[in-house]
Amino acid sequence: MTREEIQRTAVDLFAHKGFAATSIRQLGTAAGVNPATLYHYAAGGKEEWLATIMRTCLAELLRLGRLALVSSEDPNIQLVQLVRGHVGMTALNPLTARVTDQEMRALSADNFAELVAVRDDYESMFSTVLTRGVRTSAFQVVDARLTRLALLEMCNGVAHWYRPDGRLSVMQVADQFGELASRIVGATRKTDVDLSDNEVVPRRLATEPSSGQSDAVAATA
Amino acid sequence: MTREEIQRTAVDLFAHKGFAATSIRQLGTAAGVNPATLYHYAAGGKEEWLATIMRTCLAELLRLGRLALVSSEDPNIQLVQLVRGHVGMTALNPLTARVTDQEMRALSADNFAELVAVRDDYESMFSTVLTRGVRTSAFQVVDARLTRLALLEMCNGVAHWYRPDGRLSVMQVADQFGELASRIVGATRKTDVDLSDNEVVPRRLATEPSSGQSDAVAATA
Amino acid sequence: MTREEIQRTAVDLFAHKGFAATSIRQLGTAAGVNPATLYHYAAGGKEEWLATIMRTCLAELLRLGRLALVSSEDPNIQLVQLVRGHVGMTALNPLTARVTDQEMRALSADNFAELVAVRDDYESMFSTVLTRGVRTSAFQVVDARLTRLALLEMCNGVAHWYRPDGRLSVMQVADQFGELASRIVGATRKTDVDLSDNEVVPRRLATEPSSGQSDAVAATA
Amino acid sequence: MTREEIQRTAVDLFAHKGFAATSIRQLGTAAGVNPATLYHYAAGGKEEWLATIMRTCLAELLRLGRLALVSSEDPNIQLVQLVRGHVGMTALNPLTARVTDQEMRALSADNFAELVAVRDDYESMFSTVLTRGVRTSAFQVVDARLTRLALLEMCNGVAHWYRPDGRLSVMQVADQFGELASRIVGATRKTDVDLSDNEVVPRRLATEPSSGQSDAVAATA
DNA sequence: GATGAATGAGGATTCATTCAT
DNA sequence: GATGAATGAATCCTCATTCAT
Repeated sequence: MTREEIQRTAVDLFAHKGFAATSIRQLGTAAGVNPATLYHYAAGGKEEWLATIMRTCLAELLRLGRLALVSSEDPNIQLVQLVRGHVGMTALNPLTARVTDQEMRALSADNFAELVAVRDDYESMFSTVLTRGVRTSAFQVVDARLTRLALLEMCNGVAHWYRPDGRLSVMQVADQFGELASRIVGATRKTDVDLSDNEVVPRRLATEPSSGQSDAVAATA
Repeated sequence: MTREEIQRTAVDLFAHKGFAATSIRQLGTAAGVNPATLYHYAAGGKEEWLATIMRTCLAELLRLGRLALVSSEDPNIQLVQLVRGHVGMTALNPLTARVTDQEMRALSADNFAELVAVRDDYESMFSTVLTRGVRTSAFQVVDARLTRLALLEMCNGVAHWYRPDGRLSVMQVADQFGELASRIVGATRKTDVDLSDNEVVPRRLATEPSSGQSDAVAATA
Repeated sequence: MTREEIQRTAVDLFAHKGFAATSIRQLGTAAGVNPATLYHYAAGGKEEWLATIMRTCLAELLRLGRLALVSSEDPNIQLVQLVRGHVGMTALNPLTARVTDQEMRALSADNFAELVAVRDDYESMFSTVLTRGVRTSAFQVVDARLTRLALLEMCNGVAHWYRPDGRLSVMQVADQFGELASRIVGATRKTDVDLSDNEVVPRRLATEPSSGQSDAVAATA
Repeated sequence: MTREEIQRTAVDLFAHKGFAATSIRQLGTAAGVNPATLYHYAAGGKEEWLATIMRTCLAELLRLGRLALVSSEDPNIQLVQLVRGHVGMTALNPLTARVTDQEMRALSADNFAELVAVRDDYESMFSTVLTRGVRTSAFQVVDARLTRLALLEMCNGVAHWYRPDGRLSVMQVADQFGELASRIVGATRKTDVDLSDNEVVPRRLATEPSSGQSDAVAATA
């Protein structure tokens, strides 16, 4: 439990001050433990905290991505589900997502290679869906690669501005971004995603500092 | 001239390693000057380099934004011009834009207040245009605020992936993002922007490290 | 038994890395016990391991020295036996001897005083024999003190280079050093030491890490 | 000058406390400079001080060794000159020699490889001379390798006990060790080394802390 | 007897910055 | 205008050790 509390503190500090600008002393103080104790929980030192956070986050993205891909064979639905999962996950764990997105460069060679590979795996799902949608004329895009990048940046951006205590619920944001994504790819027919037994539901990560809300369902209701 | 060379070096380092992770000594070494000499060019120390970079970048964005707003009274055209200017500027100066976008948190209180105010001024232009477009039914958006944020993040994201020596020219990217923006806001009529005497042309900033290309026009041709 | 295993591990580490450069954690890891457990076996902490090792080693040297002195009244024989014992003991327990010789300075005041006194007691045996040999004209030395120091350093040096799995057996080395010692002191008559019931036989110390051989006799055969 | 003063302080501390047990802070305090300043003079950090000391010392040994080898073709003289140079150098720079002899293990891989190679080069001179002496029957040794090791350790040992303010001058010690070496190798004819224009004269090293005496000649007179 | 958790002190090193030259 | 020297503060991390379990 203590370990997770420290991890949440780390996410909070890394997200707001940046990894490089956060000292191990600050982390210790904020978490209420002696700086030396941090090495008890993470022998790898400062970077291990970062890498663990990122692994957790990317694992959840991968999980949601896979669910999205198997949720339908229709590229329209796959894309919307991908985006809903990504944005929902990001809005539900904005600080974790921010750290994961912004601090890749802080990693040393080994962790960098590992985690970039995972991220690339994840992002390739967007390529797959986009490419299929273009081939089947479900989408009308000028440049698939540019479109993918625009989409991903737009979705990642949610981590920069979403506030759990704000005007919009996690699922409202996720749904609207699904709509925006459809527009961006020029979806040729309007596809209402059947959410009756939707399984692409993002989870609150153990790394995300608490901010009042509890989980995706509660946030939607 | 030396000052500008140092500034370009600073942008390069800040963009790739982050401000906090870049030491004044690394900057000196990379720029080929003694670290102490950096204090002749910027008495304010490390942060002055950062603040100057950001001021330069935001000033250019403001300039382009104003040109976009006066380029037409049609919200469709205004929005597309805003986006084309923003994206063009970002693609033309990706490292400067990246630093400006990502390192706000590194600023001390004074500089932070000043520069956030400038950025808010700039971003309010998007609000203005969006709101007018919604009021006049030129746009079909569910939530104007969310739409603005999605748009801005998508545009800012260009700084994360655009490569001057890549497949697409600055203006190709700018034009395509204009199209994406139109889709995102659900533009009701297709508006071909007349670019015959278009004045919204981004400039290469003195802060941007060289990467082969020279300016926006050349990149377009 | 565990205690002795730890002690052997300690000798190994202290001999190869030095006492100061060996952490209690490394010792624990190498010995396969939790670092905290080390304090059950040696409440005095890190230094107690060192002091115990040294005491063991010096006790054996003292034992051999006394045997050497009573083995004969002839200074020639006494000296050769002293050297044979010292070198044999050193070659049989090279790591223990190395630690004992090199790490005196790491001891705190109390242990330092105690163990230096023991060492001085031991080394005074060489003085005694040398002085008697000079007085009786058994030896031809220019400077007894210098000779004693040269002898001792030469003998201690064995700990730096002797390898149990090397070309020479413990006893071969011991015998040859006996010969060298005779030469150094300019022994006036050649004295063949009768080894038929020689009692100056070094023992394998419990502190010495295993290296394949078992004891002095086996090593001789 | 400051650099050399720091170096002498470093030798003093390393010799008396050991490299690992000497902190960079202690070195700074003892040298009267801020710990950070030490990195101004030796960017490589703590180990650079050690490696520099060793390089200086080994270079002087090599120089003396080469002079000894060319001083005569007679193995007797060569050996005595080698030993006189080695012991003279060691007695003249006891602390530097001690550090060089004892702290090899503290070096990192690169420096270790470099400096061990130099040391091996030097020590091979003893092998060369011994082998020739044995072949020409100038020497009577049972085991050339063992003899070389015994000789070297005896000579190195001088660094452990020689005191500049002691009873014996540097050259007295050097000469006596020359005599001991002759005995050890069983020199068949007594060779009086002609020292009238002897060039094998050890120099005071810049790394050696001052202790009252000035140089080899003065110490001899 | 054994150990995971915890910590204050200290390890080497780098930091941004100043200043005399 | 430029820089080598210098430093106090802070960096990450490891230390030997204690203690509740």
